[in-house]
Amino acid sequence: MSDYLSELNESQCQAVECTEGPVIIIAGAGSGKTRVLTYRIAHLMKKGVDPFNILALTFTNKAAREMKERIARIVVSTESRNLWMGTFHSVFAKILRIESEKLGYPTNFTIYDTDDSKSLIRDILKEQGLDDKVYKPSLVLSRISTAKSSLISSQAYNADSRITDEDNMAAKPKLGTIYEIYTKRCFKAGAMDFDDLLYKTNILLRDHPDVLHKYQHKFKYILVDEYQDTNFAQYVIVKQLAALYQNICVVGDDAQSIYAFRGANIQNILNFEKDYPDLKTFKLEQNYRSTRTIVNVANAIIANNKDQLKKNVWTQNDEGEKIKLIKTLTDNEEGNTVANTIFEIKMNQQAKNSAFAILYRTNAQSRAMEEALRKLNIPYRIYGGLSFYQRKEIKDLIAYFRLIINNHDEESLKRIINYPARGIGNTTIEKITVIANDNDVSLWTVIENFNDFNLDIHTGTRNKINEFATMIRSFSVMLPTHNAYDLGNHVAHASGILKDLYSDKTAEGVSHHENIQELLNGLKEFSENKNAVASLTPLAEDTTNESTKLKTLDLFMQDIALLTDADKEAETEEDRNRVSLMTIHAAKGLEFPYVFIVGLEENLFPSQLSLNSRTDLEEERRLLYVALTRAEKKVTLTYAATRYRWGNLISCEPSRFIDELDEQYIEMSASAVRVREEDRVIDVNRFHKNKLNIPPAPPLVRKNFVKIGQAGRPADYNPEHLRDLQAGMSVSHERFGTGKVVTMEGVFPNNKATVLFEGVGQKQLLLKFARLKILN
DNA sequence: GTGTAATGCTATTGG
DNA sequence: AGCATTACAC
Repeated sequence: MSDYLSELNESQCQAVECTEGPVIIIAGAGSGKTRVLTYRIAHLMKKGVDPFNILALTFTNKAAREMKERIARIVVSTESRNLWMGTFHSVFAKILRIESEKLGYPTNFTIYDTDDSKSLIRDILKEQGLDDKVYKPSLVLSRISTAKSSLISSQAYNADSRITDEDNMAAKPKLGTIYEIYTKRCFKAGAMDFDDLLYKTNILLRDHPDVLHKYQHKFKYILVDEYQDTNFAQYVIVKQLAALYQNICVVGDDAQSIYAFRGANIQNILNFEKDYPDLKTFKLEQNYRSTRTIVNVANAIIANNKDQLKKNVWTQNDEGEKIKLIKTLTDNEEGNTVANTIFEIKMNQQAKNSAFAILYRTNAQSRAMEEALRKLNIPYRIYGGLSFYQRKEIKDLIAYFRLIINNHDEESLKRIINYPARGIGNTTIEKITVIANDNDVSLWTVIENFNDFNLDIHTGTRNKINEFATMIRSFSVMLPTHNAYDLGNHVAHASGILKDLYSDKTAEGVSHHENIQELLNGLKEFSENKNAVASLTPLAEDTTNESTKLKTLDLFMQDIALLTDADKEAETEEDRNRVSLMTIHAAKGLEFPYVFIVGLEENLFPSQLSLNSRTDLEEERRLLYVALTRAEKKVTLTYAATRYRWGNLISCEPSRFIDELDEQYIEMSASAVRVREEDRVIDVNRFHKNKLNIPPAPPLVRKNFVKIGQAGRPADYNPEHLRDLQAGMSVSHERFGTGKVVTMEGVFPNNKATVLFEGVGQKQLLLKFARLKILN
């Protein structure tokens, strides 16, 4: 075991060693919070605590996996794999599978994703004759989601006049009814949605004292990361489980709370002190990640928020470079500027692609960035957006898998009963649905027992349905005896999906086919136990050797149901060495040497929907704080004057957050300075537009800002004076100081110099970019 | 019941 | 601009 305590500062050390009783760690950005959590768990294990008795809840499954690996290295043992570690959703999904029959659910319950939930809501609206423009499925779902996150059942919802009055006022009186039907339909289908995983866990612990007791005893030590982003349902689960031993440690930073929109509640941090009066509080305030410039700017931004805990984040790190602010004319130019700047930094600093992240407010902004990066051949990876498992063809095959595992899964049944086309049309499905609803059973029950129901369906159609049901049943029978790949491969062929996709020779068709192949490859890896998808939480009862157990399809599905893009590990070094593109939300907990925050415009960042309330606006500001504090070395901020939205060009105002930046830390590009002034001129023009025709004022350059070359425009920099640069000559570089040219490669002006800098070492520099000066 | 053309909606943020 | 649902012809 390594001497891990020596790697911690004093407050980190205290937080690690104080293992007994309730503890809250307020951890500023970049203060080594993950390190503290990791070492704390390792410390517990070193003291002899059985990993089976430790529950650690993280924000992503990837974070859990990485933490497990680090712990394994510290304690030098494979014991760490017995830790219960993962997201709230994945850990409690596992517990719900163990305890499902207590809730009347099958062990193999399906987890409905957001699309399933919305589709079910659409069906309910149709059946109830409600207008889906009034009751927008996404709005209905978010209403249900909020209720569940607050532990409000559909009965309680309908019984609470404050809630129903609110719905009536909004002219949506049927929301409670929809919630009730939705709940019943999910139950009948043996399905839980994302919120149910937390909600039902609460019901389980509330109504079954024996179960509560069991897990209270089991989890003697509980740790929760990113506590500021937990909602009420999560708060109650943690409180219940920790009630016996009270060895509860939560880590959070109110300044980084960015999930209020999905029910996260900063109050959970404040409530914590009330729940545990003998609470010990530790503050981690020293930032090890970022330059002093970045820390100062971030602090200044967050200081504009009224709601916050007192905290003083500081750093001993170097001042570092100024933060660059660049204005561009269009969103495409913004993309080009960012890509060019990355190219430039890569060359000058010998930085890897993986050192860069481009962060944006909305997924839609990724397109311009992608196109620009592709033009310069810079490899990138997009996180979020449409993930692999959300693609149509993948969802189709997955729907077969889900239906095989749980025949009552209504959404899967409806998705594939007529795909590939087998002559079972909408009218037939509607008839079956009506009968199923009237008899309060699942669609599958009706299909299996035609003769018991009074169905007006022709024999021809009946035969087709019977054929389908027989096929699904034959797959289900294979489930326990075949591994995931064998069954999955069989299903892909026997269902006709592969044949259907193979007949489509268009580019998209080929790609669909390839995606199916990729899924099957994933199944193969899983079946051969190459830890393709590592199980994050062990089953307490499960002492069998993992490798001897048959890797069946239902186990595969359990593992992938809650995986997100962020959880996927790049397999090769080439895959890892890419520029990261993601929303700021997705960047939580990550760090990069160079961070680009793009689209700093009013109505985009801050989002238009946040402008009505101070709390919403403050969340946007925290979002910017999170974005800034991801960076280690340098932040570049960009905004565009115009941007395409829904195919239309719209003009954009600079974000109000730009005005909150402290000018002493900011370096504006010349174009940014100019356009900043121009904005005001344009505003005047716009104001008079209908009366006068004032010609636009000439561009202005403010004297007190350093004028620098337009970013990412190599053409603007003329390296002519370096034409005769040769090996042996002395040069100076802005950052590396003075050095001697070792070798020269290539033909001017596309040539490269290898320079040995004093005290820095050897660097390869492109003359086009490096801005070298020749010394005598 | 099936396939294609036209329409219309969307884009906060995510497990 | 791009996707999804709907409308309409077969």
